[in-house]
Amino acid sequence: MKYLHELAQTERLLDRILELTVALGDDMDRDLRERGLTRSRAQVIWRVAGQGPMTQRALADALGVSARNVTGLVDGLVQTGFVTREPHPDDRRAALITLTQRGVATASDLRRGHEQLARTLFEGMPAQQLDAFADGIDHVLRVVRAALADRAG
Amino acid sequence: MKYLHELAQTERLLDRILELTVALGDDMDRDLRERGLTRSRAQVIWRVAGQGPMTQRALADALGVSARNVTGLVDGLVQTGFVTREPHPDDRRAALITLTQRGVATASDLRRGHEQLARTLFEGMPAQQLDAFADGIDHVLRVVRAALADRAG
DNA sequence: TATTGTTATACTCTATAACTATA
DNA sequence: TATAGTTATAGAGTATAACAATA
Repeated sequence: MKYLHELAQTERLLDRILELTVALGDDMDRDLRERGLTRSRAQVIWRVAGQGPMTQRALADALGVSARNVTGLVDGLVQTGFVTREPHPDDRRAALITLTQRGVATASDLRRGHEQLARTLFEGMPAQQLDAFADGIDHVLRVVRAALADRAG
Repeated sequence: MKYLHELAQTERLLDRILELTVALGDDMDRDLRERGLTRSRAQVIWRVAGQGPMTQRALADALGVSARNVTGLVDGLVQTGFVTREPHPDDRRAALITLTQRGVATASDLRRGHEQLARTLFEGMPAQQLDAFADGIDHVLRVVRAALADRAG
């Protein structure tokens, strides 16, 4: 019976991890929605803010989605005033996705929100527990990555 | 400079947690896709398997989505042969969403997959580390839940 | 009157395939 | 020929509002 008990324990832990993923996602979605953004669109802003103006092709590769999808995401961001399509200096086929003033300001907000979230989540957690927690995350992350690579193989 | 350093450390930890949520989601999506399911539809099967035949209204409340949404999810599950709409014995307005043979078999597969995932993720993790990890998850989950409740007002 | 679930309508994310303009 | 990005088409999740059938 020991085995069954241990299994139930790890399953409960898995459930809490899954619950955490949902709760974290809900929290972010709510925040983004207040800014007129979605998770996918925010990722575009995040990338462009980090790497500077880039083509849609580069965005598609970075995000791991189709070129068509990026067209739609950028359309939405242009309409809502976060980015513009600027002509590429060397390639007339391509456009450089560039943050507007609003886009830049939003990227700063997202950055601060990320810092704030990290602070809120881990403040009051002793350094020792923080380390143990980080080790656990790394362990699980490695396993999941390996499983994904295995299936993709 | 100590503060900045610590902040960067917790931010990296947050990044890994977010990366884990994405990786776990991708892994589950791939598995579900092979079964002809999506995450939303699998949740319907999971609920009905756990609680027995239920109305769409009950499903909508349990999943926290609109009644319209459930209509669409059930439509998809009926078309793909996982559930049927059975007449409710006491209320002719309502239908009881019921698992087909395929639905029951799939629910068992999902259950086993959940056990297997828990086993894979945590096997080889010493009990002590497991406890520390669980504490960390609980801590973070409590904070996020509190943040969500706070915003919800 | 209130509730269950549908139709009507709309937005977002996502994909493949065909096509245009340019390299 | 190859590449960047669009149009065309399609499927899935999500929402609100109006409505029919029933409680």
